[in-house]
Amino acid sequence: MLKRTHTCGHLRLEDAGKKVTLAGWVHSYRDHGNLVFIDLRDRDGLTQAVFNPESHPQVHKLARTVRCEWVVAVKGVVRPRSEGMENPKLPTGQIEVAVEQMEILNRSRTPPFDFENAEKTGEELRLAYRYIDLRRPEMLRRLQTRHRVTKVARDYFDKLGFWEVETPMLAKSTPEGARDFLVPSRLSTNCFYALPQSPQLFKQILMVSGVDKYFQIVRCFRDEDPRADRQAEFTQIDVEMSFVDCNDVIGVHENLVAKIWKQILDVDVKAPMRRMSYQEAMADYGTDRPDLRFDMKLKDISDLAGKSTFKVFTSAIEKGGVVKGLCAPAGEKYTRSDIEKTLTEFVGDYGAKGLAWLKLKKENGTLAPVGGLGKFFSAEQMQQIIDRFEAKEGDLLLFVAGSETAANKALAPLRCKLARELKLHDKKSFAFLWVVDFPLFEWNDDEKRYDSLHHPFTAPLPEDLGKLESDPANIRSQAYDIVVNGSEIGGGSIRIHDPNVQRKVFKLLNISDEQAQRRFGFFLQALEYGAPPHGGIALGLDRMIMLLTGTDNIRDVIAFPKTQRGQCLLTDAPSEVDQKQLDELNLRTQKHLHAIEQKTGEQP
RNA sequence: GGGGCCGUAGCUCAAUUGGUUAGAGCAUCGGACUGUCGAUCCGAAGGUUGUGGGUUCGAGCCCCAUCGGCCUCGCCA
Repeated sequence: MLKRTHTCGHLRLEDAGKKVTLAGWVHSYRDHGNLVFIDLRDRDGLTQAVFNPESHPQVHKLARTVRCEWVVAVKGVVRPRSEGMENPKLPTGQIEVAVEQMEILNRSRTPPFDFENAEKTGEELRLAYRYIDLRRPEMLRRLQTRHRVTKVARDYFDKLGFWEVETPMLAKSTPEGARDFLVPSRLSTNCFYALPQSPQLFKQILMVSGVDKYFQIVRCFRDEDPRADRQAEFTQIDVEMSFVDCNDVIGVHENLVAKIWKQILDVDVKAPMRRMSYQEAMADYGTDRPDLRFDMKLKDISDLAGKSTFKVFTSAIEKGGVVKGLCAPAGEKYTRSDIEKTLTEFVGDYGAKGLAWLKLKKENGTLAPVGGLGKFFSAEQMQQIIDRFEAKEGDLLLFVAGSETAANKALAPLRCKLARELKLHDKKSFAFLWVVDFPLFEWNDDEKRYDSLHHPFTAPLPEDLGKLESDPANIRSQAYDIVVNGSEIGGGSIRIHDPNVQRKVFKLLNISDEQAQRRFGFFLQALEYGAPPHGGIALGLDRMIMLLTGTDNIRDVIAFPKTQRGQCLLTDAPSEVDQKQLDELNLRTQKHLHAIEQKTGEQP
């Protein structure tokens, strides 16, 4: 077998004259009857191989038989391409290999789709033939980026004295938050493991164990519906540190993120990064993960709207709601029907009942409303609105009335949509920030109790500790999220290490002592045996790679992803299993139960 | 669980608003060809229009159901 000496992206002009052997896939072939050209591809690049019928008739004959995606090795001499024959599109375009010997290592069936059209090809097909799809340079590049990022992270943590410790994949189910993936136990009948939603409790216990600085690049599982940026199975860079405060954790990780962006994209990220309180984020952007690549802040105009003659506004405010809005610069390009149909339907998806609007035109030197809401406000009120938004001619003002939560929920996505459509930001820029000072709890009106905003192990700010009994709604937590371009790429907190505080928090969350014992008893006990102050974070690796590779599809950055129904189209998982396997686990499928039902005529 | 978009040749798409034998480009196969690089030229083959019903003289097109993919709301401590 011909032994490879170089990769297909390696050779340059200075290699001319060398005898080399390349191996790879036939990317394309051009048969001129006389000369045959083959572009040979591997993960490194493309190199043109030339077959000459006069000098090497046998090899030339063989070359005419090969097809796309066959695997071949060629041996020959590197030579500069003659003048005018260079290909500036290829890094190897100055040279070619004049082939003297070729070996067909493997044939390929005709690929089910071609690389040229792959971007347009249905994802269903690409997933079914994932091995071919991944062969595309663009896809391999994403895998490589992923590798490089984890490598940077591992080196970085190692240098700082962190240890990578593995935690169990077969873990205890603690059904808080997301749905668990369950794994039946053979040895313990009627019992199940859960695949971890995160190694949260294990990493905290590692702090109790004195590991001091832990990290892990770890798979996590949540049995919820996937989305474009969400898979049931995903990867976290998971970290925990002892004897630290918020600033320590934030500092370590903003430097890591800056390092990653520098290494991968050669982008300089300013560290320390900007920080913003949760309160400010919600007020100005309506979300805890604002996209700061553009401004377009939300403004509360409840005070002015309450004095208007617009019933929707006044009645919303009477009910204790708000009127919030935003100013889309040069938004006049949206027609009345765009606004009243498309945009209104858009906010409707997020629960808004309507979308009020007005456009601004100059009349006699002053800005005046055109259409929409104009008639419901006095000139003076209108001027105040214009001032508040710092609106200019040609701008479009949009308003949502309702509870503050409802208004934010509709306006935050609207803000991003408008920015995208009005091209308010450069696609290649990045805006990083930390959102801090989250509330510890969130009132759950359906269940009439508090929920943790983060998770129940998050520590309150020391100065708010006193409010645990008196004023839980206004306790701020020592939690922090890192946000890039409106995408949350990580979050963490300083944890509760005092078992008494932990008990109080459980009580507020309406988790009884008995429930707490059953679910987290092992962990609460660990806190009793000398838990150090500690805190940590988890960075979403998949989302970071998405940002770094410029895709908005998480499946693009996962080698073998699943569809929206949780299926792997390559392997056809999940699938039925043998009866024997079920018997060993003492499990019955619905199919089996139906069979029993039919036999006995009874409900099993 | 809800809403939306989509499904026609191996791939990407057409099909004059329900009307003859469902077309094109690429890929495939055969042939030609002195340097191409998305080679070019000539020719051939390739279809249960996702599946199942229905309406109609007639359905790729209309209706119902169903399967699958994507986007999204809910959900994701």
